[in-house]
Amino acid sequence: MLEFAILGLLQEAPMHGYELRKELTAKLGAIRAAISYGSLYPTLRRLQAAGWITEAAETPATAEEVPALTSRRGRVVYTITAEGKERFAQLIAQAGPETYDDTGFGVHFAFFARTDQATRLRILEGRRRKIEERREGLRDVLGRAAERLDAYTLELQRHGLDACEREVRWLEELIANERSGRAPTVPHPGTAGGRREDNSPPPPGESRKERP
Amino acid sequence: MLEFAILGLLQEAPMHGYELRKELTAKLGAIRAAISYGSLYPTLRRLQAAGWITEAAETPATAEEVPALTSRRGRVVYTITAEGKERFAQLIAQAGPETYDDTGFGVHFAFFARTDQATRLRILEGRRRKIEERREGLRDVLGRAAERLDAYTLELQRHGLDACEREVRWLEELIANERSGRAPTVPHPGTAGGRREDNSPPPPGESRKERP
DNA sequence: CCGCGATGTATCGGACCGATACATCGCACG
DNA sequence: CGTGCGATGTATCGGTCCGATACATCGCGG
Repeated sequence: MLEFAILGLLQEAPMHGYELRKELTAKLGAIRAAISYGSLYPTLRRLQAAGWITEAAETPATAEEVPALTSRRGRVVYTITAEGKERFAQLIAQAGPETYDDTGFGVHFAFFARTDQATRLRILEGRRRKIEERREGLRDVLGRAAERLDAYTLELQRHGLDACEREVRWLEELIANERSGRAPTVPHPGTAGGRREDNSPPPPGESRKERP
Repeated sequence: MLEFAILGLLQEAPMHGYELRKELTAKLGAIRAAISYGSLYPTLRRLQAAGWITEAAETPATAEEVPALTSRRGRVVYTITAEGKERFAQLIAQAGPETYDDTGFGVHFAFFARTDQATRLRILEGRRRKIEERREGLRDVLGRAAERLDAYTLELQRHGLDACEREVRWLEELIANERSGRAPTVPHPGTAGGRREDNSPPPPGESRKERP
C-alpha cells in the first residue's frame, strides 16, 4: 500500500521524506491518519533496493572547497525511475481483492487520475461488492443475533450499517458517472459550505503539472 | 486492542479460539473485517503467560482407559482469571489517546456495557474531538489546496468530510443520551427495514446472562 | 541569547495480517 | 457405500505498518 502511494506521488515530482509524508497525509487524509516514519523510511529503502526509485543527497551546487562549517544537513531527495513507473502501472493492473478493503481502496482511489477507466470501473465494482457483503453481515447480526447483544453493540452495528448503505450509494453514483464517460462529480446535497464552482472536470488521465 | 477485546469477551463465557474469533467478528463486524488467527493465537499465548487467562485442554469426562482411538482432537478452552478481570478494568480506566482512533474507539464502544458512565462520556468526547480535528483538516485541504489536487482525490476528501460530519452528529446524540442518564438509543431516521420494537433499554452496567 | 516549534532523517520493538499447513467431523451427492 | 467438500479447529511464519524515541538544524520572537 505504502509502496503504491509513494510511487504514485513521486510521479508528480521528486521529493524528500518529510515532504513525501506531508503530501501523503494531505492526499490520504480522508482514509488514514498519517504515515509513520517507521514505515516510510524502511519502505523508501526497500524501493531503492528494488530499483523503483533513486535517492540523491541534496547539495545544491559547487560546494567543493567548503565541506565542513555549517555542513548542510541531509535532505535526501527521492526520484522515481522508469522501472518504478512500470511497477506502478503493474500494481494498478493487478488490482486484486486486497484492493477492496478500506485502506487499499482509498489509496487506489486517490490515484484514479493515473488509472485507466476500465480499471477504475473494476475497482469501484469490486469495492461495492465487498461493502454489500459487509452490509449483509451487519443486517444478519441486527436481525438474527440482536437479543444476544447489548444496546451499545447494537448501536455500533446500526451506525456501521448506515455507513455501508451510504457508501454503496456513493459508489453507485461514481460507477454511473464513470460509465457515462465523465469525471467524478457526485452531486453532494448540502454538506459543508457547498464550495463548488469548478464544474469542468478535465477528461481524466494525465493532468499533472510537472513543476518547471 | 485484541487483548482488550479478548478479556472483554471471555467475561461472558469461557471459549475456545475458533468460537472467540466468531464472537469477536460478530461483535466488531462494524469496525474491522475479521481477526486473523495469526494475531489471535499469539495473543492468547501472551495473555496466558501474563496470567490474565488460563487454558485447559477439553477432554469432557473420564477418558482414562481410552486414550488413543479417535483421540478427540484439541479444543483448548480459555477462561478469564480474577487478575484478567482486574486488567480489563484497568485498561478501561486508562482510556488514553489511542482509544480515540477508529479501531480503538470501536472496540471500546463495543464493551460500553461493561464501562462506567463517566468513562463512557470521556471516551465519547475524546472521540468527538478527534473527529472534529480530522474534519477541520479535510475542510482545510478542500478549501486551500483544492486546485493542487485532481477531481478524484477531491471527491475522496468530500466523502470523508461527509462521514466525519455524520459521525460527529452521531456522537453528539450519544453524548446527550449519556448525560441524560439513559441507554444508547439514537433515533435513526429510516435506515433499513426499520427493525425496532425493543424500546426498553436496561439501565446499562452488568446485564449479561452468565450461561448456566 | 536562548528556547521553541517547524523541518528533517533514522531506528527499534511490537501489533496485526495473509497465506499456509494440517486434522476431524458430518452430510450430501453420486 | 464411499468419497469428497465445507465447517470446525489449532497453529506458525514472513512481512507491513505503527508509536515511541533519538538527534540535528533553522528561523523567529521574547
